[in-house]
Amino acid sequence: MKMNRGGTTPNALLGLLSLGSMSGYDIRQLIPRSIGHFWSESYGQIYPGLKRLAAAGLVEKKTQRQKGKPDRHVYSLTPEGRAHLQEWLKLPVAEKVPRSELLLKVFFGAHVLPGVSREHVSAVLERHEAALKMNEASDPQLPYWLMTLNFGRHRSAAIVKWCRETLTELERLERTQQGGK
Amino acid sequence: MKMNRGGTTPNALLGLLSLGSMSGYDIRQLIPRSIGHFWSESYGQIYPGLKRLAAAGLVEKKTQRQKGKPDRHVYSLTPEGRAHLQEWLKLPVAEKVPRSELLLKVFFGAHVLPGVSREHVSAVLERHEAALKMNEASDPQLPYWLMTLNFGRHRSAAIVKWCRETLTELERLERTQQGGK
DNA sequence: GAGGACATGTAATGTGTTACATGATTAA
DNA sequence: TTAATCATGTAACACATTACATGTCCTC
Repeated sequence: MKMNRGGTTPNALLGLLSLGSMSGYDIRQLIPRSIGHFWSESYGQIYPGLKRLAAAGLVEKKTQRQKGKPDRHVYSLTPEGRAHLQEWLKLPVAEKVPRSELLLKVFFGAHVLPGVSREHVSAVLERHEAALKMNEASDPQLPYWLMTLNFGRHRSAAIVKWCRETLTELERLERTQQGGK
Repeated sequence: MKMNRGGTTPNALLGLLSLGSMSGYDIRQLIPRSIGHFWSESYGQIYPGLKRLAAAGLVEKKTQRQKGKPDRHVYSLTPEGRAHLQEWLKLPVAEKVPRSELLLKVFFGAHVLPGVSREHVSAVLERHEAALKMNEASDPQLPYWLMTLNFGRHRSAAIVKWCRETLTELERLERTQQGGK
């Protein structure tokens, strides 16, 4: 009960179950290949979350016996669950400030040698250049899937651009020794 | 005590205090004009956080009496606090997947009319177009400050671009009624 | 025989926001 | 007189990760 407002996590679970019936374990495995670039959930959220959704009648649980392995608990969306998901999708988006440890460290970079910040930025640059290459490889056809994939591309491209500019500036600071400590 | 590793929030507090001695209230006021685009803290984090930092000897507290108003508790970095901040700045950055409710809703957009997703994307587009205009106005000179400001620009520009592309696609879906429910 | 995949779940702990509580001063 | 600003802080709650606990099968 008390499944009315807020709570993005339960709705994310409903969304994933809308792609097909799954166990908690399956959900965890699916995340990196679907919403992984902009959402993540741990087992500690998934298992208790599914339990609560079942108690609220938004999902249905079926147990499959298996030899040698623990039982599989497969969850499916109920009509009420699907309706709940739709209602949530209609609610205005509440985006919160994304927290970035990288930017915090760059912002306070004057307290360390510019080379320190340079290392941080370089690491992020590499990661996002790799992400862009990965992105070229995969190609799902579903339009909504494509839109979010495309977001990842734009995001990585912007980060790569910023990293390059910032590295240039940090190298300049290193040469002129204006970087502080 | 136990102020060694992890804990981004206490280090963010140390960083802000490195800009000058301040009260918890001042810190809260300063955030939107400094790290607000990539970090936020609430009073519920700030006040107990400062207390713990003081107990660990990383900051020093001085009380200023005021007439009519409550006492001001002004905190300053100690040499240990400054050293701690520097050590943290040197640690490799641990960026976590940024969570975006917007992208979640777009990803599962097939369950509602395309117009619903269009509204969500439009709202974000407006916000970031405004952010870009804001950005043109302000201009601090400090290099590290500038780098993070520049990140905000690139970020907003990328989001605006993605929003435009996505809106075009959503409008196409609306016309051809391929959007699902 | 070591390690990983399969599969579930809880407990401890960490992290963060919101609401509450207090109370004077000042401007609309 | 109503609300905002100044200023502090706690308590309750919400949200999330990690470590723990269990046990088999399969591959190297």
